Amino acid sequence: MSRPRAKLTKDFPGCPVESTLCFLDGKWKGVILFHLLEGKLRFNELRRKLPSVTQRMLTKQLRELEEAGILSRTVFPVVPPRVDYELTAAGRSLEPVISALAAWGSKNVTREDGQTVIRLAYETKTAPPERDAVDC
Amino acid sequence: MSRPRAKLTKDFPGCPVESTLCFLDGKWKGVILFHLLEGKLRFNELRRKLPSVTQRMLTKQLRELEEAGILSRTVFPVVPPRVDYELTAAGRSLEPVISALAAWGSKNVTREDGQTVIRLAYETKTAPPERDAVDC
DNA sequence: GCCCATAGTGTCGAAAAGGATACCATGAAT
DNA sequence: ATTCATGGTATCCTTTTCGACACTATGGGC
Repeated sequence: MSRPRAKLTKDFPGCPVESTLCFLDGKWKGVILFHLLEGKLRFNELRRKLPSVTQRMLTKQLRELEEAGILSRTVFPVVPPRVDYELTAAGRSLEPVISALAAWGSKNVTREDGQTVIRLAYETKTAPPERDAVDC
Repeated sequence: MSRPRAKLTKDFPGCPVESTLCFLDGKWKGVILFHLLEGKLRFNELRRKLPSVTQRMLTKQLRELEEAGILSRTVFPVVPPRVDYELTAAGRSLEPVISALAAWGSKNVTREDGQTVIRLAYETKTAPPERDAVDC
């Protein structure tokens, strides 16, 4: 488009969906919250649950969640270091959201031929088994 | 949201939360689905609801959602062109997820000083009103 | 004196995502 | 003949994200 019309309407009414996604955004936040819903975890406990996340990344995601007020970080001044991560009240309030995400994923997502696809089990299909893929 | 969540499911076939986020990932997918839950929309109708999304981005997000099987794209061979976007059964099955996201966002997120923060209304706070910010 | 575990930090570079801008095709209305 | 609306593409460029890898501090046990 050649008309800079978008600039005129700079004001964008906040979408509550995006508002929430905003806090879940980041590569590992979903899984992190999923695990923390079951109770507090130390840094390396979490790490062992996410074998392919680099330490740097895990730290980064945790710091972002902490800054957002979703989890708390408790440092014990001992050696070797001990740091506990635990959901705050705000974090626990996300439980229905995480549950909804988990429920849909469990029911509808599967992996086929190296792709993540929607299972579409609920669809009364007659046509060939379409496998709508997404590149992840 | 964003980032090659691509490799994610490969690394974690088991996390249903990330599996779902995988499909919602992308800058505007949340809002798009939110609007489409209320019925089919033409390209420019959608665009008017998302004033700050560029046409290129909107097209891109829609194509990704289409490829994932979440929405359908119907082209009418008329002039000027008419293209309808509508949720598929798979897309409609996301309704509880979108609702959960929207509900949490409405209740807990607010904008202050240009930052998106968690309102924390449910927390019985005594301390100064901490505003945990996230840069989006 | 050396190694271990924990929980990090710092730097670099590749890759992906996102934004700005320009261009296209059609036919109807003016 | 020109303009308008629709629903796009094509480039180019900047920003953000992610991953690899190296490095750090501490105190206890051997």
